[in-house]
Amino acid sequence: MNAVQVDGYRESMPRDTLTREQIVTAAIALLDADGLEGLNMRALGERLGSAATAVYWHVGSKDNLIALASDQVWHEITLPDPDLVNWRTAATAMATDLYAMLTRHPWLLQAFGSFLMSGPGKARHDDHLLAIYEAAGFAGAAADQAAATVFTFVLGNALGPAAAASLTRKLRREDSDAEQTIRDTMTEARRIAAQFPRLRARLDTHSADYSAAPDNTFQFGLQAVLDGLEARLGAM
Amino acid sequence: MNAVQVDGYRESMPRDTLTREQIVTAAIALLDADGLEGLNMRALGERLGSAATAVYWHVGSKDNLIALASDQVWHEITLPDPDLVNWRTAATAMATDLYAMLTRHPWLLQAFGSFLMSGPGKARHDDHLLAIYEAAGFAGAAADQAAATVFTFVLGNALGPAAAASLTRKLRREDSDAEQTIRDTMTEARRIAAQFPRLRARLDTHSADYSAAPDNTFQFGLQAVLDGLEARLGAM
DNA sequence: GCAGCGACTTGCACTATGTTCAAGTGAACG
DNA sequence: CGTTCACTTGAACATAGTGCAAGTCGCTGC
Repeated sequence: MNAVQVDGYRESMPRDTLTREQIVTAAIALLDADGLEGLNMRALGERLGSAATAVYWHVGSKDNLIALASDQVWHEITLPDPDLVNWRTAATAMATDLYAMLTRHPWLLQAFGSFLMSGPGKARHDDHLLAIYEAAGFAGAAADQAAATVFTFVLGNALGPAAAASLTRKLRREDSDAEQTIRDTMTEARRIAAQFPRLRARLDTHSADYSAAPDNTFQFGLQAVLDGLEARLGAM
Repeated sequence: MNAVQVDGYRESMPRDTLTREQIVTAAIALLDADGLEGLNMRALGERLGSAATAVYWHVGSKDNLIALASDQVWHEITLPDPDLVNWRTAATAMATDLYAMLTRHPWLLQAFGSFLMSGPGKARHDDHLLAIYEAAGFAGAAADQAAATVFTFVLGNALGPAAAASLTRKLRREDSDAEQTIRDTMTEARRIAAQFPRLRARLDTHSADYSAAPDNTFQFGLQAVLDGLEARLGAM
């Protein structure tokens, strides 16, 4: 930024220009805070201390900026040693880490629905995922299928929490009385659930919204999936 | 609609007003054709033969309309007999049907990321899903976890094809030369993949985009997941 | 040291789109 | 025949992505 807001006027500084990295970092921060629909170029420009349109010179378009941000966050995933004695340890670590990342950045799954992400960050992840399943003993196409099975399972699991987080942010942004709206929505959900026998039976046991889905459902499912894959491994 | 477009002029008819059902049906058609971002109220109004703003009286807002459409499509899923001798048959049927529905309506997963869908249509589905896993022998919370495991697996699997479909529609809408852009994107994806050993090894085997993910990956994964669950069933 | 060039920034303005609102319009009912 | 209520309409406003032409800054070659 070549100017800083100080008490309402701009003080000139030795010029240092925006960088793409800086912009992507700021975009991710805004996305985390306000969700995909909450990101707008004018707010981003303000955060960066420059005009909204300056960003365009560096990233071309908002869509491209989102693509860049969407790829960047894949670098947050740590890659476990693929040659552990127990491949399930590595597989579980990567799946859990991915789940956590997707929960940290709920907008990523929204972006995934709209843009195809295939940058270096995701490639780095995908490649290492394959390493783990190949080291486990899955050969050729079987490694792809095993990796895809766990990967898609994790994506699907993160969808619920991500949707809940996005909804919350959206309401807080648009709705003057977000808490009341959320309460109303949950009441309505319970009213609907009450009309179906098995859902009704669960109304008292656990609350009806996704954000309350207990974390152990993910771990339960993940271990079941890995069991199913391990059985196939024995048959190879 | 109270008027019909005939050769460019409007012919008045005995008044029949818009219905919410009509609007939702038209919205689903537009969403299927143009994707979530392609739906706009003016186009919807035009398709319905009325002013864009007439829709608001019936559905309140675009968000609400999307929520209505998002719930409606769940009714397309057929509910298999939960008391089949082999529970896996019913479970597989429902999962496969859901996968097909999500592929037919790629915008649904996008909407799922932005809005929480919990209408009667999804409740009907969820309730029946529980019926199947309870009939299979999963008791109490185990039925929820088993159902959620398969359900989220299917969601995650549909995400790839849905993203590809959305992207294609988006490009066709915005880009004058969509085919070229798609080709460029795939070339770029291959360039990136070439920098990672395991992805590079696969470059010639199968193409790098999601739409080409073979259908058998879904079936492979689904059966693996069901295997993992069945093993738990034996231990109950 | 200065002219010019290229890298970046800016404000303006255009466009598309969700939405509000006040005014209408038609059908049914008393 | 008039009132009412259910709907429809067109104009208008706000927001947000983005193209464009005109800057501004620093470096480079003369």
